[in-house]
Amino acid sequence: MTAATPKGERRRQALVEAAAGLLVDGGFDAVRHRAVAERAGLPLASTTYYFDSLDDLVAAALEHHGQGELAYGKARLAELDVEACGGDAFIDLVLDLLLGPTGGDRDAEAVLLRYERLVATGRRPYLRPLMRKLSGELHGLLIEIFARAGQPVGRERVEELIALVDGAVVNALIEISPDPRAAARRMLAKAMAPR
Amino acid sequence: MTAATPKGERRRQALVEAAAGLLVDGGFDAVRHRAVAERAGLPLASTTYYFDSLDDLVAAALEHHGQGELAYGKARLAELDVEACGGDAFIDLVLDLLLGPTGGDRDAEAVLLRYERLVATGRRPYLRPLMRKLSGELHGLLIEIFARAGQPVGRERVEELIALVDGAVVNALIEISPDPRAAARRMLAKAMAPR
DNA sequence: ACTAATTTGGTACGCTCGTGCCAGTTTCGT
DNA sequence: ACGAAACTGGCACGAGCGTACCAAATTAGT
Repeated sequence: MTAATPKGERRRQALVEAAAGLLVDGGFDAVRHRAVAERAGLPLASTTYYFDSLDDLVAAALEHHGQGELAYGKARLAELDVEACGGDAFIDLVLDLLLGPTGGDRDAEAVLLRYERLVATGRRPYLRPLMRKLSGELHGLLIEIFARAGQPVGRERVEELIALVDGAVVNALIEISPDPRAAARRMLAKAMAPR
Repeated sequence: MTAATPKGERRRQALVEAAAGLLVDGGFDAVRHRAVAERAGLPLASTTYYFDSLDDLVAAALEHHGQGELAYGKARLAELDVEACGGDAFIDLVLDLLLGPTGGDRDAEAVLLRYERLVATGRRPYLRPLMRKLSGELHGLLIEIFARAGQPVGRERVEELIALVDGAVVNALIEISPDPRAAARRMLAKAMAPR
């Protein structure tokens, strides 16, 4: 169900944002009708009025969150200083796009959702089209950034680098005190170093 | 609670195996007291008698499954034919260890658990020690296999290759009809090709 | 202004879940 | 053989869940 009135649209949006927040904080399992309603300060029934099912709500939340990430990426691309983006700075830029901007100690938590959603897609096929779209746009963005930074790469090479980062992250998650960003950083630096 | 009588030990084992089966078929969310009991052909209360909590049961199932994988890896190492393990055959061997032996079309399903558990560890810290142990042993096994095959590698290099495979897999999961093994195979072949 | 469509929000149903309980049975140690 | 320990299994509680329902309130279209 889509909203037909301005106020309804605002309410719907509030629900999506609440759901996206829950997604980030607690993962897919945390997105429940009641939790979303409470977080948005709306009654329970509003969640079933604006969304046909919980899956719909989850998908909307994921799309909202993904679009936010893409917007962040585009902003970084726009403000990219072609002169001062070599070496470490460039690696950090790539990591910012792939893992989100660093938040200090709570990195592991912030990064988790990016991989939960990939894996969740395995058991929730209805998320696949959405994830493919978001993922494709992110890849494109990265290719643009590499090109702008004077290191043009092909689609295949970008996919390799992304795989390397993603693999480093999921393997870092099992450490006693995980620091996925550092692990990804190490591998990315090595892979991008001139041979 | 641990079993003290032979029959009790058998029952407990049956529960662990049932839980492991559910884990493989349906992921972490499928491991429920009632489902485990039914699959094992035992009453519900047996699950709470032998395991203090559901987390205990999940951990036991995961350990069981992981030990099975390691046993499979050791068997492959033992039967390794030093002569005929170059090129493609070797890559398939590595993939078998990392993703499990290929099962045809249902690869995506079979592979999924390997990554669900990595990501699940992010939100279930109690699994971390176990996952670290299993992961460490698998890494060691791979190093041995590389050495035996005449391509000695360091720990760092093995971790790079594993990250590459893992990243390729999680990114392949969002395809319309995922073939994570093929994606991993492509990247692994390229990374291991002589420069 | 007035009818119709939309939105609201309180409530309830039916289900699954983890877990506690406990009288009965089996098995073990001696 | 016999007391104790281990085990069995049926049951029920309380909580949380997705979702349906519907009278009341609001808003839109004319």
